[in-house]
Amino acid sequence: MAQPAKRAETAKRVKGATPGTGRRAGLDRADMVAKAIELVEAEGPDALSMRRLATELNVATTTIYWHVGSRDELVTEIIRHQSERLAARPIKGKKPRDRIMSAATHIWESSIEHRAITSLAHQAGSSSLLQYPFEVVLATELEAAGLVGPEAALALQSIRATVTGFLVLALRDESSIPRDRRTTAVWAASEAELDRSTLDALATEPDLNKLFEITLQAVIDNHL
Amino acid sequence: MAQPAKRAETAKRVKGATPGTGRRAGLDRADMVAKAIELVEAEGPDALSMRRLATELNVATTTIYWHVGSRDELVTEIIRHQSERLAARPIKGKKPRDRIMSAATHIWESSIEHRAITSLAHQAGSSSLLQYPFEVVLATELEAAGLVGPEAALALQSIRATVTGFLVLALRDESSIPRDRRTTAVWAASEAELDRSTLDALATEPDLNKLFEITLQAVIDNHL
DNA sequence: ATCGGTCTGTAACAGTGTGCAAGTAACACT
DNA sequence: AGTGTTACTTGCACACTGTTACAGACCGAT
Repeated sequence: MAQPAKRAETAKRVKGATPGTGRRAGLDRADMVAKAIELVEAEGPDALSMRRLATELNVATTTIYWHVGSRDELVTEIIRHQSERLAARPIKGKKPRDRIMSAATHIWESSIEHRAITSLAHQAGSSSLLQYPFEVVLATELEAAGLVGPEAALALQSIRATVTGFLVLALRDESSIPRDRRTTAVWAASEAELDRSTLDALATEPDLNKLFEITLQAVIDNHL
Repeated sequence: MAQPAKRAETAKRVKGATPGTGRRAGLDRADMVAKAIELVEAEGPDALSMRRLATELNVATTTIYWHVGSRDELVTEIIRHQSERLAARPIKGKKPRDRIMSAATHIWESSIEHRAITSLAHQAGSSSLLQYPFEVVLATELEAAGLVGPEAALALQSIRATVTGFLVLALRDESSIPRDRRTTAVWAASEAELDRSTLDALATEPDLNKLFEITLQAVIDNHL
């Protein structure tokens, strides 16, 4: 037989202490996912390797495979788990315009808050899964603003792309990028024939939060 | 002594045929970069491994190291080389608004055209380097439109983020993402309380080109 | 003919995800 | 109490990654 894949839990066992004699690790698929999340949040997405996780769990690597199947499944599970955990934040504002903005900002803020897992999801190409619950809320607000069908979809996709862009810029690990290849550094070394003040401004780290707000508002207004 | 790092070219050699006796491969740093670009464009960024490139060049892996230093340097060189090669496309339009749009679209189109290298740059966190020449053009047009200093920088960064977002969505390799985790699939399986037509529209692959144009125009207008 | 810088190859280290076969412990049933 | 089945765990191995220490081979200059 292969793996359980579905949560087995055939036998009820206490997961805290080792159950029977001591051979069984007494660990659950859920335990692995939990530890994986812990690991990712503490040391970033790259720290998540099967061997590392196994060590952390005091278990052989293959045990993880038995429980979760593959690294890919593990990541998916992490994201699924995380997307459920995301606290449904209250939408602020009365006017549709403000409520949409609020819903969109939730994606941004939550993604930054759990930056490690967001990066992980992005790497795995599963950000859709992670952001889905937020997008449902967003879609609801869009419909409340009078947008339905293709119009609502267009607006949502437009917002999605914009948010994604800002997230990529905000979450990329600057510390892992050589100094001379960072955006500001590239502009600082620029010899382009532009106004001095423009060059200086471009060589300065932008305030992404402010920029996000300005840009997103324009994108949203474009659809209302 | 370590590596040359700087293009040595101490002795002038014909790089086509093996020069001396036959021991020397007669390969240049430039040859490695060229082959690497070829490889990346043909089989995607993940196909670029040092061993693979070495095989492709009929050379031992260490030879590559001697010439280019490290994988990271190789990637940087690829990007630098590519960013120079990028044909300076003519800006279309007479009105500043149109010319800015044209400049921004160049980034988009060129990135898609060389999607593999764009992805590579993105993975390595060096997209700044790659897009810099385009951004110079963009900045010039922004100044021509009357934006200078922080205002120009703000506009450029706003546009940069938007373009980045669309690029990420456009370039992520859908074929490597399991069907059930793709955006459209997630929405297709949705049970959210939304209008049927909205759900259907969200389950359909969006026309990113069109969406890009609409969104970017709004972002640009926001700064004029 | 020897010296030294320029290149190239062999072998190895440490790390990754993953598959296979074997083993042990716990349970169910006779 | 003994036996068989299932649930889990493990060690080993494979194929891959980037990178490096070391040992040479080649070549031009002295």
